[in-house]
Amino acid sequence: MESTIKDIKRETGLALSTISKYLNGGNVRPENKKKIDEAVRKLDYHPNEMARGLITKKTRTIGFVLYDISGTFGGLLTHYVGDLLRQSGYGMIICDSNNDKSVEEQNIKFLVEKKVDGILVVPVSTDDGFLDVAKRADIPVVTLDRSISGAQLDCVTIDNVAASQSAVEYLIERGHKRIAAIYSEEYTGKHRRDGYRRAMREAGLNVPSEYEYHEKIHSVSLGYNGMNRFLELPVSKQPTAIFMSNYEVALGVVMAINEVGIACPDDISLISFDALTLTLVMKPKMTVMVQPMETIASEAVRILMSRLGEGSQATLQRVLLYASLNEGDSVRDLRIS
Amino acid sequence: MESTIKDIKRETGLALSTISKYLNGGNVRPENKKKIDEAVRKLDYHPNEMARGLITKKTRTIGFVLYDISGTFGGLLTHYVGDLLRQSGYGMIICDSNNDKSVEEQNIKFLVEKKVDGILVVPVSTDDGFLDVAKRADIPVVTLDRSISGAQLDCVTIDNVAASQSAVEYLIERGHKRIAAIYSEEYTGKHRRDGYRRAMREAGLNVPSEYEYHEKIHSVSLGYNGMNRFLELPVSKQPTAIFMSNYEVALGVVMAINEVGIACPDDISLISFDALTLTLVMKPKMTVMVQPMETIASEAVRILMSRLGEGSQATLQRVLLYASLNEGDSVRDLRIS
DNA sequence: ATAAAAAGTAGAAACGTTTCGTTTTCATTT
DNA sequence: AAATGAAAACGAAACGTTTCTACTTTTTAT
Repeated sequence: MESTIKDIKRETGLALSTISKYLNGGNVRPENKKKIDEAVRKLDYHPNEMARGLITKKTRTIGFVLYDISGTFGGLLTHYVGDLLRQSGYGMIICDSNNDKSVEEQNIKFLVEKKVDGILVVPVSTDDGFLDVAKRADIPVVTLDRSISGAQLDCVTIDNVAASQSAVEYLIERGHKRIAAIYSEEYTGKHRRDGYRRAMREAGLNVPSEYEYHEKIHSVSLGYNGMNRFLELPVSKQPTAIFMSNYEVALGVVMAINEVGIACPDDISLISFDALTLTLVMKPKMTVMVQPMETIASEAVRILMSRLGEGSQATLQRVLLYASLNEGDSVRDLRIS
Repeated sequence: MESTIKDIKRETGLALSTISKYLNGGNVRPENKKKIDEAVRKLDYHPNEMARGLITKKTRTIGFVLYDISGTFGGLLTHYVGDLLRQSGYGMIICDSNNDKSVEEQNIKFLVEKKVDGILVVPVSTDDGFLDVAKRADIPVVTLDRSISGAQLDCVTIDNVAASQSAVEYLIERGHKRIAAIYSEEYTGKHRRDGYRRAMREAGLNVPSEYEYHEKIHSVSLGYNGMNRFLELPVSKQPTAIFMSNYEVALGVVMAINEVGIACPDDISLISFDALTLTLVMKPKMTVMVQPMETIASEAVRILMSRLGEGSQATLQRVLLYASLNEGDSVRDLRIS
């Protein structure tokens, strides 16, 4: 049915080993090169990955484990990563951890059993115990978007603290003093909170506990609930600006202010993370810290690929990227009025 | 390094074939059963999928091709499908078609080369030419969410026409006559438009062309643009209710009405498709037609699995599911006031 | 022109399973 | 106790590659 390398042998009269060598980039005599090329085309030959894998112990498949694929960030990241891997001839097996550490651990096990060549992971867990199975099987792992502190792991992250700090500084520069924050207790959420706090401290502004709202996980309702909480404060104490640590959170905040008829930026200023569909289409256009998603994906893939080659030098590779501010109209300049 | 079936042979003294037979569910003497079980546990043996696949010609991997994974619907569907497949021990290679027919065709080719056992596809294309490669390779294909008319293909869809028809009838029953619709030119968009039109026709209501707004693809801006278009109509002609064919579209519409300070449901009634995060959290709660996403996923996987077994009976399997109305507070009853 | 070196080719073994045809085992019947 | 038949075990071949070693041909240097 399917043509094999033996058919090429029959067609060309060459030895299996010669053909195999050429097909894997080796040198053969020009005449034989031509013969093989012709036979391959004629027979529409494609190497059988299973047979190849049986010997080389490579599956040409990468596992991608991420905390949640149904969110916007996860979906987009998957999109980029999948594209890049396919371009390199790699398949991607994707496993959604559903924000659950034990599911995450199972995912790794599954991928190890599937004998993937490498694993990309946006982790839920904060320590690297769940990766032991992969480590034992000698499968390279690269972490992206989130790193695991203390672990000897290649990773690609953005400087969340610096990014959120400069986002909040942007607010402060425009005269805001009562700035509240909504964030999650996840990796990115906490780091972005730290940046918020640092900016406030360095500006000599204090952060009353009512100005921080957080829940376990980034979600629309986190933003919605947080904003409503702020609105319950006495008017004189209400924040003039809100820093939100994620796209979904921003959606929730916008829903909440629209509901009570508060205008942005006239009554309240907003600054958020991740410029995705909604932040781009809404009016006023949201001012956001934009993560270089494509670069995050491509760097992670690049590092993983470098680990897949022979000379996988032992040096740890940690890439730190920077977010950039995309200015919209959602922040009011209080110095002017 | 990795233990093989030969190690089990050494450990138990049994023949390879006996061990293999038992491992694949065959019968062996109780004593041997025990011996093998013990050795498997002791050596932490896992069958090598490559070696197995080389003989059985099965990769235990399913390809999932979908029109767009970065959208909410695609993300959630991927989540469900991935889960179900993993539970059956199958890996999933996911390919995003990016709403592009030629990418879609390439995706199928890629998966065929990867020798997946089966393919699930939410197609972009409207004819099945792009599946020829898979057909030739004898790889079963199941379509979900969208079917391809005229094609001999297993599929799982919902009755979009009936669903949108009853959504619009719900509006009509509450006294609405000037009902506008926003939809895309994709499969689901067009079907939902048809249901809208049918409901209107059967109620004797006419649909002026200004009451239909459409763009190529479901998106937030489609909703945003559409709603703004309706708002440009002379007040006396403005619709009292809007039917939106998708979640993202609903988001855009809500942004647009919030911007100009129109209240829902007091000034305008809304009804949409797909109850996802935002529609659940916003106030008023949106009235939506809810698709049984999990069932769509599980039925598709079930059908595919049945095709993977030996006796793949030739009968076509087409499953038609129904959406149900999830009543919120976004529709005003005009008969009351 | 010749020897040495380099480049290319060939054949066979190996990878870890499943499967097939044959032989052995064991319980049942005569 | 021997014959029968079904159930279980066995051994070898096969799956489609790569890789290793040995061999042949070509190129280069003398």
